[in-house]
Amino acid sequence: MSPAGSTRWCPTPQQLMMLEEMYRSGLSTPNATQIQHITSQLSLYGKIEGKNVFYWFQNHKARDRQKLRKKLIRQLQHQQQLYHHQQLLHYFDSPAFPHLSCYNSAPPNLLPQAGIHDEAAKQVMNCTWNFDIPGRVDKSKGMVRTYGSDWLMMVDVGPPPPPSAPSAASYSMMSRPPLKTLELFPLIASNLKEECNDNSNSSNSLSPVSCNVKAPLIQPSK
Amino acid sequence: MSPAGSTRWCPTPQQLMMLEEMYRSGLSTPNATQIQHITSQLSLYGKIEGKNVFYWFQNHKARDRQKLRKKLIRQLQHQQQLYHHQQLLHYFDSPAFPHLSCYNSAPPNLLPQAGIHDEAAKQVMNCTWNFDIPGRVDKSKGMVRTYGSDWLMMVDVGPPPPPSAPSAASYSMMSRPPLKTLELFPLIASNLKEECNDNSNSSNSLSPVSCNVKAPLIQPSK
DNA sequence: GCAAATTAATGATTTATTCAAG
DNA sequence: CTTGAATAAATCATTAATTTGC
Repeated sequence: MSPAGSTRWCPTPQQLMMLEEMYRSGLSTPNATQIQHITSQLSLYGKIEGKNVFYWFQNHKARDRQKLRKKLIRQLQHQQQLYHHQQLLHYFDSPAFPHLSCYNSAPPNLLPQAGIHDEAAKQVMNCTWNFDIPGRVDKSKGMVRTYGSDWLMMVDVGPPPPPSAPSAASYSMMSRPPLKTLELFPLIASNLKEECNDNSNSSNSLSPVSCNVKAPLIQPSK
Repeated sequence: MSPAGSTRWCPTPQQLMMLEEMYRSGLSTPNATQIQHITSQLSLYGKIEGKNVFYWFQNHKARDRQKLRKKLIRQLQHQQQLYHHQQLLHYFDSPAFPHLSCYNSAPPNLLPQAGIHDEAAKQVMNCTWNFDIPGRVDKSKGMVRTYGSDWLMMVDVGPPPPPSAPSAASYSMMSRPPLKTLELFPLIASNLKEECNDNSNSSNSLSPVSCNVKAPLIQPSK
């Protein structure tokens, strides 16, 4: 880290934290005086000069704005999808875990719950690992939360109009409903350049539109 | 382990491993649908319900972050201590930084570098953050720009009319000009708390000594 | 060895914070 | 500016590890 011969500034953790704190506190474009002040302060924690501070704020602000734009755009795509979605009248469900294949092949002796810290289990596990998880975080909506002492599952359910989709799309977490494998809806390509393809397709894929059905859960008591 | 009459979920080794694998794979905040799927899958290996999965991710994520923060802070304290050693050589004890006062008053036992998770450090930290920043963006002018390969700082100095303010209001950032005391802005609270003192005093029991000021409001609750 | 006593982990709740919609 | 949804942080509470005196 910041070797003596390094050509560029390498902020120490303290410096970073302090800069971030300042930024969060509302300072985004420090003037010369402020920069100077800050520089002096931060120099207590490591080598630093004014331009570093200057650039840092410049960059940070820019990247923040960029993030915002991205978010906005995702939002737009979202809406777009929703629209499509409604016509398709398919309520989604994440394809979440289509894999899992090897579970069924797990040796029966593993099934019974028991707190055995069984070494051998490890091997079996290796097989088990093959789920894949949506590449790096799936932010699709659908919430689970407590509601008083009950548990709620909030699931997006297709469009309200078509009654075909049963409102029973929400149910108690306590019961173990049979899983359905639902199909995924197509991703809508947008013509928004850049900023769109973080490939994460993160925050959407599910439509928030519809009615959020809250299902009061049966409490197992305690 | 996980006796029948147990009040709380006790994950089987398999369940744990699978959860961890998912987490490592990037899933940190499963939505309702995902929770459901996971729950169903894991129920093959032992009793489990949705909320357990929900909580597990919640906690795991939080504690991961916590570990990170702690690490950072230890690191910080370390560096800080080092720096004190190296450059307590004033040159910053100019009246320009009255708010740095706490450095100078830091108890000597903090100075020696050592990985002591000293309780007192917390205060130092808190104090450290006390720069103040203009409450929500300061629009005062003053620019910093490159000038050739040098950096210039243009500062507004007082009102133009009173010629008392020298015109030499701009100078290179490279040299460390005498600092002026700038107006301080209102205090910004930092949210960096705790975590410095592992001292724990965790759940119950005693540990009276530490002067951790925390309103021990006795919660009747429930 | 082994069980009471302590301590550390971690599941479960509650409270605070953030962020965007109205 | 207010409000509600979502999330993160803080806290409580129980279980597992471990230490300790016998």
